[in-house]
Amino acid sequence: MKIAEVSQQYKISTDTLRYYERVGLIPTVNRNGSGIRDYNELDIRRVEFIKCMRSAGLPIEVLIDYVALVQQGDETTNARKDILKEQRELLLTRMQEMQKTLDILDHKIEVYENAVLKKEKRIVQPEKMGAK
Amino acid sequence: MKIAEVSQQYKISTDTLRYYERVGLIPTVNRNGSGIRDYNELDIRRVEFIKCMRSAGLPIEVLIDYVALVQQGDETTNARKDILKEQRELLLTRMQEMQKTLDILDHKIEVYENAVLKKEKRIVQPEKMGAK
DNA sequence: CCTTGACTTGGAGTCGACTCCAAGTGATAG
DNA sequence: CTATCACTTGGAGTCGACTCCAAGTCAAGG
Repeated sequence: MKIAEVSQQYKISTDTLRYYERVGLIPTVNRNGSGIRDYNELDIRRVEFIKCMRSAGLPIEVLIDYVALVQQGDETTNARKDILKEQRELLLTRMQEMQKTLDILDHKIEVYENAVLKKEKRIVQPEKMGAK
Repeated sequence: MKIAEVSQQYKISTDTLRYYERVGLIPTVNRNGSGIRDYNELDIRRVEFIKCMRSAGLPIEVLIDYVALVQQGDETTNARKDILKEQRELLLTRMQEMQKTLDILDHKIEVYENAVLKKEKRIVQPEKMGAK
């Protein structure tokens, strides 16, 4: 699979794909005879994984460390697990923060909605103005 | 309330507080006789609001637009509501992405945990090796 | 044979959001 | 009176994560 196809399929720019490769996020992809990248299934799975992790805000650096450990083989499973556990906690915390913000947004939107309703009432039934 | 106190109380650096003010995120805070910021209750509420929204990833620019509308008075409630609604949707989408990622992390962590367990079993009861 | 177009590389530029810095002011303590 | 300290300003620098660019290579079509 060539870079343009991967880019299209996963909605990641070719620049970003190459960038991920040069910083070590995707271990060097094989080139065909004329030097052109040919993503294999493993590469694709990595792209998918990275995309998912990045979409949740995991920092590139952490992911670089993680895939480096994967490259080092079975001895590193514990270290990898620790990284994932830590990131899991951070992610959960961020999600809780976001839930709080969501609640506040919902509350504010409701207040605005009510304000608009009241305003419309005043226009439709102006005789009720001044009523508590 | 002086800037250092606000900074301490809300864990936002004084630099960031001043930065928020100059980009128009917090409408100009009053100064005392000798030019020093004195945050009033409204300012504080704004700081709190900004902190909350920023912690959920709402972009500074959007917040600038929003507080500008607030400054313009009652005519802008609808526009403000629209901004909040849009950001609410974006936030929800991000949270759903994160939930997916969280699930995958949990799954991977479990897999690693099982791998470690199996390894330990092999050490504790080596006679069971090869059993399906 | 020449052009087109998708690819290659290394390096520079951009963007959002801070963060740091130098130079200056003003109140208080010694 | 001077030193300290928290503050002020405008502007420059940094960081993470891309994003863009110039110059070059190669295969295929006309």
